[in-house]
Amino acid sequence: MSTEERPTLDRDRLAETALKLIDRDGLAALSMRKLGAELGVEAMSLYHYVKNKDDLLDSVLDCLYSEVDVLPQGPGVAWEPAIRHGLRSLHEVLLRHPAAVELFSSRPARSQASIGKLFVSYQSFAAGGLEGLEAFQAFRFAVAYVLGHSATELGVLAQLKVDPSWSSSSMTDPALQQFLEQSAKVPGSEMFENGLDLVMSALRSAYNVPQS
Amino acid sequence: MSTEERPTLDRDRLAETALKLIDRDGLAALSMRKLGAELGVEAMSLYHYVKNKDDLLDSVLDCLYSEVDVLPQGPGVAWEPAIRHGLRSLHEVLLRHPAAVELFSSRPARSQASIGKLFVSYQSFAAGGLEGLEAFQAFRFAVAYVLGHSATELGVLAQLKVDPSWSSSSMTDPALQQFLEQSAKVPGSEMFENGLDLVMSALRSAYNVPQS
DNA sequence: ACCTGAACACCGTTCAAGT
DNA sequence: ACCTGAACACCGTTCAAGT
Repeated sequence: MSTEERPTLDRDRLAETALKLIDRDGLAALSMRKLGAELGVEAMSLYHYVKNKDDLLDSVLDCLYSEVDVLPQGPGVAWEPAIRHGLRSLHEVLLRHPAAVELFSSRPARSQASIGKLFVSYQSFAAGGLEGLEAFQAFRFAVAYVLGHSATELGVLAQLKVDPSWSSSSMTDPALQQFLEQSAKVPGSEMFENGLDLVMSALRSAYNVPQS
Repeated sequence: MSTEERPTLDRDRLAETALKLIDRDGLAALSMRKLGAELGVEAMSLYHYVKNKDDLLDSVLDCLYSEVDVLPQGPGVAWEPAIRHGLRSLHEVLLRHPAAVELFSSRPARSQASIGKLFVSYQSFAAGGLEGLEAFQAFRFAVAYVLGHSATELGVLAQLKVDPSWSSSSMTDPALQQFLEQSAKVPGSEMFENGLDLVMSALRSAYNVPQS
């Protein structure tokens, strides 16, 4: 009751609130009903702003894209720092929102804003002297690295540990122990920067691109 | 009725059948009830073989790991071909099962078999002359590439297209058109191989590793 | 040991109805 | 135009009961 400030709904407000709930409780826990409750409205009202739940998730993805900061090409903007800046920003967004990797990995960009942002960041690669397909391959390689690195940080290679109940001889191998320890105590962002260096050097040497 | 061949259930059979349903109808469409029906049993019976749905998905992940073919290190096995073999196999599994990227990206390996497979493939990197943290970083970089590349193939960069309703001047930019066309008509596996070459050359030059 | 049925607290989505 | 309530066909999971 009373003056619950509810500054009129729109697609963006749904998206932001949904993302907030996803960050807090996980992607699987998001429901139209809970989102409605959070917005002080019945679930069915949401269908005025969003076609269905799938469309809602697309809007959340747009929200994530909008958080990525890319430097548009222009005079005084060197291509390599611009690329690094955009990739770092993407990495930060992916880590800030644990469900983001899942969303990026399963849904293509659909809105003008999101596709526009992809294009702007692609242009940094073209500015490096690469043309056409080469620029696209380089772009794709770089995005793949960031997405995949973030995925290993959150999934596959995260918190590996042997279950005490196994204890077959091969599982007490000291080399295995070392492998597991490394996966546990990774220096996080340092590893990301190392990989970023590898990406940039691979691009430079493969495509004969100027040093900066 | 009649002799419905139902060769007794176990965790693996649940996992395989669940994966079959996921491949056919998508991850979101999998339910305990449908899986039960597919196995000729009520949903509640499944809880004898699996702790809950989350545990079921872990078992599906194990199923995916088991499809990845890695070459154990040994005499006569050169490190670079071994690495390429494992990464290609992972890529194939990810493409064969559209929901696999999502599963790998969101769940760590948990079983002895899956962690063992990760370890075996990690050992190829150690065999290249890298030690300790360097080997782990190289391994992680390579896995990140494959996972990320597959994700872009299925998500983010897949089927980008401008919606006719936009048509703001910036969206008819011929450079944007080219960008979108490239994302559409990628030569698929060729792009993967190019990226794999980039990964290997980055590793060789960063870690001063022998040519083969 | 393995399976079932009923039950509980949830889902997404439609539709006719309210203001 | 925006919101609601009831309804439908689903969910995951527990539990007591069957064989």
